[in-house]
Amino acid sequence: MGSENQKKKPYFPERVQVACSQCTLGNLCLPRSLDALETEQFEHIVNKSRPIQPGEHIFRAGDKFQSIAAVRAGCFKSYVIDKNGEEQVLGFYLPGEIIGFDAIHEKTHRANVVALDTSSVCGLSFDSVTEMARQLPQLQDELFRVMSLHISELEASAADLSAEERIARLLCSLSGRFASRGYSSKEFNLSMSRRDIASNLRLATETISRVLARFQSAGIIRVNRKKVAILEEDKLKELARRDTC
Amino acid sequence: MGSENQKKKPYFPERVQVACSQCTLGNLCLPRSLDALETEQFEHIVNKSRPIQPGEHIFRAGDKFQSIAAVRAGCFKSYVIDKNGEEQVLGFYLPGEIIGFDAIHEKTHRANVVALDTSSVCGLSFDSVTEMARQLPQLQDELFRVMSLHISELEASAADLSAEERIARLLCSLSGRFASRGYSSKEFNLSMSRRDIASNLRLATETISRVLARFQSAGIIRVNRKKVAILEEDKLKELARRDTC
DNA sequence: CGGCAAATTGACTCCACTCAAAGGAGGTGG
DNA sequence: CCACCTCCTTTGAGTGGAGTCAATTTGCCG
Repeated sequence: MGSENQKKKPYFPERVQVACSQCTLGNLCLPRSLDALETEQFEHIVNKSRPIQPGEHIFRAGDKFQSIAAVRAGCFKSYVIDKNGEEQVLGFYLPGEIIGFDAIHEKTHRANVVALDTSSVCGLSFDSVTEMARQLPQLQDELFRVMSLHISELEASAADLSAEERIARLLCSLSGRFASRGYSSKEFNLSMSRRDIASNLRLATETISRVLARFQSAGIIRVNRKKVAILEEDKLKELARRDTC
Repeated sequence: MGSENQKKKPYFPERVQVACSQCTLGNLCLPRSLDALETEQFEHIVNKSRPIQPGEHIFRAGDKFQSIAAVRAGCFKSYVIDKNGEEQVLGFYLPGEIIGFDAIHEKTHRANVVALDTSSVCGLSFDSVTEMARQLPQLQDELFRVMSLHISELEASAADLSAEERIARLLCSLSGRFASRGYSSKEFNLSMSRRDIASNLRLATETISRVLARFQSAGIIRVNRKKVAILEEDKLKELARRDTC
């Protein structure tokens, strides 16, 4: 966090136009259900950021809400600082996922959002997006869809689960999200620290270590530092599922 | 739950038109930022339900998603059943609050929603709402605003809190919501059972009893069965606040 | 009045936390 | 290139807050 403490400045400084039609995320991101013509229209409101270094923030709690951001590459976490000065990790964001929906109602960002890897995002003026959504029903639908998904996921994460269930779920979630982004679902990198995972899952850092070690000695995963390999997907899913039915 | 197990039927059977302009919830509900003319337009897509008895469901997990519902009177809870057959209470809804946002993305209700008191709702075809939202920017804004608020609240409830903090928060939340609906913020009814509260807060039923008793003997609240009086609002807020800042 | 579910209270248990310490990994500067 | 520092992670030992189990009380409704 130290390297970029100097300033809260409005982001997306470069206004680089971006071709969504060329983007590998096409079918994961907001314009996924737009046709070629509509996509071109959409591109006019998208600003690609310069590369963002690990530890660099794209939103700060208290910032005026103007834009949402679509992750283009890398990984972000969002977090708040509670009254005890403790960091609370709210979530992790992978390419194609949209950041900032929690800021709409107060017109102010409540969360800090920081890159965990070298990353880039597409900035979208929320006013422009909503205006365009009035012209493009598909885009409006997609916005509601993504927000609804976000609500569902938060509801699901509110469940009362054991440490093992929580961690298994996170691994399954990441695995699935990597898969739909064309990466391996079996072997991937945990961009976030144990501490971040712990905070996000409301567990202690030590518990993350211990449970990962337990999963490993049970032959379910192989884990070394940030590298994780899922060896027994079925068993992991079994541990994860206290699903709703 | 027993009395109405007979059928999953599409709801809002009566198609009673409703005058939002006359509704006491006017400034809490979806049409809050519409002008007189727009409100009249909006009324055409609203269907008022007949009275709903305690224990009666308005949505069931698995139901096709067609409508969202605005609580008109009473109180609802939403819940899912997990793999162990345990009920997980996701949230409580008071008049003016909107139910069903978690169902949009899958076009299917994931949660069951049941009345806790004698209640009524306004049914809103989601297609009609979104279509109208394209004509009425204020309505579109309001939809995004309410969904965003919902996301924020879920994020906040994900925090890692003690039993006392959780319960204090729920009491504060209810108190505030009653206040903005014109009811007393100092004295109100818990429509939901201890069991529901426990499930929603991820605590044991016994813990709810114990903590409420502790709050009472500390002079912070007076509680008798379903009636709660907040005696020391400041102390309660103090207990509740491990706020984000 | 009687039967039943909800709520309360008490005793004991356990999972995850805290405290503490020891290994790594990576970065920096001499 | 190595020594050093710092942060992250892992492992161990003991504690505590909330859960579980069990029994009792209360309120509700026929």
